[in-house]
Amino acid sequence: MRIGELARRAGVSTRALRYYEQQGLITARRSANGYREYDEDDLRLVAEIRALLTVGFTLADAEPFVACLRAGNATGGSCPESVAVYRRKLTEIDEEIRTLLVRRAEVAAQLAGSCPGCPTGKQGEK
Amino acid sequence: MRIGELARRAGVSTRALRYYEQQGLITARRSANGYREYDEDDLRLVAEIRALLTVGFTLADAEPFVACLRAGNATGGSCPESVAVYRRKLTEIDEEIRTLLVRRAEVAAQLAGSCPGCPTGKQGEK
DNA sequence: CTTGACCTTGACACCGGCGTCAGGGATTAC
DNA sequence: GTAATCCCTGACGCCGGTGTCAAGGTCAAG
Repeated sequence: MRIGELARRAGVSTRALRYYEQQGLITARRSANGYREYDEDDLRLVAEIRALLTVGFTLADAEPFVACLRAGNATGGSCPESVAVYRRKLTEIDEEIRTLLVRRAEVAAQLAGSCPGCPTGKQGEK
Repeated sequence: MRIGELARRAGVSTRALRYYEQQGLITARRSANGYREYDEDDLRLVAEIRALLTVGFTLADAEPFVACLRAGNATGGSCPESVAVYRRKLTEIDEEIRTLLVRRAEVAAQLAGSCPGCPTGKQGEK
């Protein structure tokens, strides 16, 4: 399939696909007229990339997962490099959460000081 | 005082001070030679801006606080506009925390699937 | 032959808060 | 005089993942 079809099926823009290629995450055969040609495996790779991006991974983070899939593994997370990224991302996320919790407490304290009686509870907190 | 002294005392770069001015947060008198001149009140404003930036506010978020101080209030958070920003930031932070918690769970689940037995607990969690 | 839908590469725009360099002028000390 | 240290404005760079426009080539249908 060509880039337009892959884009539609993967739910991304053609711009994004070219960018992934430029970043070395996907490659494309070229037909005689210079058009990029993709197969079902490429769709799989793009789906993996999208899934990772939506949970906050960067394209660089996604690289081991793509390589893992290309190596024939059932999932992109099956390789030790991918597992290492998972763990790093977990610690990064935890760090961000801690930072936000501290900030939240600071802002809530400031609000309480400036506006006694103002509610400062988290939404959805019982 | 001139910009270099204010920068040193406030712990920011001169570039940052010019940027705050460009964004309309602070203003400066000009001496005959065109140099910016600041006073102690300006130092106070910059301190307020820095405090807000470090808890994740943008310069736009900081604007009501600066205005509040300039209006003669004891703290930048004493005005209703500032309180509104406090509350908005609290909901934004809460939203970010929720997003991160969801992501964390997703990543942890993926890791658990790819690497049975791998620890996925939050650091510092008992 | 022409229209239209597809494809190509290249490059600027965005967001935020600056860092940093270029190319000057001002002031003070020696 | 001149060196050192300050100041000025203007403008590009950064980061990440695109959106979007420019200016063209390709191909099938009518």
